[in-house]
Amino acid sequence: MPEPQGDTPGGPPRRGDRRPTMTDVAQRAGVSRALVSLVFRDAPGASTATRERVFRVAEEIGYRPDSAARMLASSRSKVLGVLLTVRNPFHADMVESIYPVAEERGYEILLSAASPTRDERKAVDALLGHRCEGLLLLGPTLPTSYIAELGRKLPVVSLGRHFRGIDVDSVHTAEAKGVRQAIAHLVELGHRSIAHIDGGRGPGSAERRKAYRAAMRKHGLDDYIRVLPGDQTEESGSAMANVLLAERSAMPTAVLAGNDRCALGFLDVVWRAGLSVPGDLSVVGYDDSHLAHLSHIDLSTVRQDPDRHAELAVRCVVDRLDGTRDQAAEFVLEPKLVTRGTTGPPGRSGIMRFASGGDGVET
Amino acid sequence: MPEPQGDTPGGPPRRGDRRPTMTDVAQRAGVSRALVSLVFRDAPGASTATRERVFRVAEEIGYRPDSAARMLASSRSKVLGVLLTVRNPFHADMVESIYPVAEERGYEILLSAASPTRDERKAVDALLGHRCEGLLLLGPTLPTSYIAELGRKLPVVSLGRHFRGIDVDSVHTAEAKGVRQAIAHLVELGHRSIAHIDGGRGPGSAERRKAYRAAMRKHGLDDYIRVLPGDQTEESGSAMANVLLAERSAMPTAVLAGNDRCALGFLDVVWRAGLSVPGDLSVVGYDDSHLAHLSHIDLSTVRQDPDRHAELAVRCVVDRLDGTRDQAAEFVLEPKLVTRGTTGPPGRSGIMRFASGGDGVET
DNA sequence: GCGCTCTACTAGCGCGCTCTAGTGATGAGA
DNA sequence: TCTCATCACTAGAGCGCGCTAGTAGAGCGC
Repeated sequence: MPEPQGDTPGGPPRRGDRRPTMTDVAQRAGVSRALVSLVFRDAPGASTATRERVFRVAEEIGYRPDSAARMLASSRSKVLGVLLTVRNPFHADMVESIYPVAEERGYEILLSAASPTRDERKAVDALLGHRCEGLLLLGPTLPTSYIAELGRKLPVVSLGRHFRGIDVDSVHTAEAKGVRQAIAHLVELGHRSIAHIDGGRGPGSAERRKAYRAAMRKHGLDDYIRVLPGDQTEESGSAMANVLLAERSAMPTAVLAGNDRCALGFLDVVWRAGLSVPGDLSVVGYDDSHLAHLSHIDLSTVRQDPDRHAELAVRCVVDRLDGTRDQAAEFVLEPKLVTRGTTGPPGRSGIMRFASGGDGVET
Repeated sequence: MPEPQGDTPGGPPRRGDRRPTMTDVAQRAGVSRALVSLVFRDAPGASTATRERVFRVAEEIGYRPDSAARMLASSRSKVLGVLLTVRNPFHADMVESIYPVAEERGYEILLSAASPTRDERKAVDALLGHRCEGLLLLGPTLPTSYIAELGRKLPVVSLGRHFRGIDVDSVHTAEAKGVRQAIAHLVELGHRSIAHIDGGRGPGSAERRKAYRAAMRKHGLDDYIRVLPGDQTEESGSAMANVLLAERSAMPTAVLAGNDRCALGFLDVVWRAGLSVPGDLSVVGYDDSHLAHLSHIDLSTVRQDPDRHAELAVRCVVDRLDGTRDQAAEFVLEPKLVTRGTTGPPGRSGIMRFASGGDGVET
């Protein structure tokens, strides 16, 4: 029984044995290959006794279905590709939520990371090469035309960014609502000069920027509208903080950052410059990624529910694959402002304190 | 369905055209399938003219080699699997470094994430199912026996954790050296009471713990040795900070955290309790993940070079696959202490200040 | 005996590709 | 003329599996 025949004719036991196949299981269990296939697909047509025997034998010889062969043989690969930015903590949260949902629906997940040295196209190419049936794009920054082209090939859902006029689903939060809540909160606390650090080409940025302007106008704060360029990274947050600090006189009392990462970078510089938050400056993020929860950061932010995003996104793609739906869907989730420790009433000493402290160096 | 060659043989829901195959390219280019295969594998035996024509046609019809079929047909899948913890910023750094190195060697990367709801075994299973030829395990917490078993099936390299006595390669830093540097730095600054927050079962933790004890003894600080339980998450950092704060009288003046994440959680609580860092308490992390660079954190930490880790790990696996080496290798990298803003001379007022400030609430 | 259904199983094609073993065609060397 | 080599290319056998179409046998009614 420890001698499966035919492996290495006349040779010694070989290092790194050939991976067992369905045929091996079938032979050893004394059934046909097709029967083993049935059992592993959990399809009807095998007796309970046989089923158990097959599983037992498979376990014994360490058989594991080969998903490459599976995909090849079946038209359905049952694989969904996920494009993410590996450093983005909100993406991390979503990936964690996606796995269980996909599994429940009977799909596997393939991850492909975009990074500064590996652009999103390349990452998507890898996914396509692996026969993904559908794609979940986490905050894609790809051009609309490219996304549209993808959408023609297979079901695609974009998380966090909506594409108008193309046949691609999207799941995102009502950016405008989140921004309105944040601005209303700040105004209520007494802020008037509220700046916004833009998210650049990042997902939702355009909507947030627009909503920021609208909300400010609604509160009669037209004169205080100020959009600072950024790109949803810590670096852009700290850069904009430096810009503001250099101005001294015109500093706003509150800042709505493009996302949590940006808010973190911003806070960094502000803290080190000796300003207190929220005493001198209130800061609001966007995402409620797990970083925002960290108590030494304790960031007020706009919550986007990753579980719900994942749930809907997977459902989007699966519905398309099942043919349940054949036109683009847009799911808009309700955002929710989470007020934590980085927002408070404006201190009247903000600029004063800063002016006396210089760049944090005593004179 | 009576349409064997048909467009839609009742298979998967199709959007647009059937995915083009090698046969389509061959027909359109007026050559054999085999020739197209040659061209795409960059194998010799095709004229430059034909080669160009094939590529042009492929481009035209949007052909993309199917890696499932490729893997199946070739014994070499040219795919390396990477196990990571999606929230770990140091893992993110390494993934970014792994992609280009693997590509250079002609390998694709498949990512599989472990998370609280998806354990490492499951993540590894997915990778194996996808025919990975080798595995890069980022800070695995799997039991040695399991890793050993994996190592018998395929080349495996463990990053950040070394397994003794089994046929598995590893790449990690000289933990002891990093710890010694950190302790020496703190001692030099004048600290005596230096505590260590343990990394639990995390990679390198045992070595760091041991090295911490040794280093303390070396400096004659036996009486100040103190290891606090932890697990390399922000949460454990903040929990231990609370433990220390509750003690008041016996608080150490410096803390060496199990990793950067732990240090961050720790700082959080300490800052919010009104202590100043490094005035009242110095903190050193471990990893030098990109979080440590953030200027508002500005964490003194022990640098582990992710690029170098990636380079060596990929080389490990590739060498094994090429048969260049057939016994376990261990690469030990030199760590380097990076002193930033969280370490400084011990303030003699640490406990006093805390005692007067209570829990951060004025009385 | 017939036809029918149901369960439990098997035969064998083909998914898209790689790769070995070829086939001509051309040219050099004897 | 006949090798022998080299080049550019092709035929066709699988890789491990899914899946359709089938079979064998039992049961059941007439």
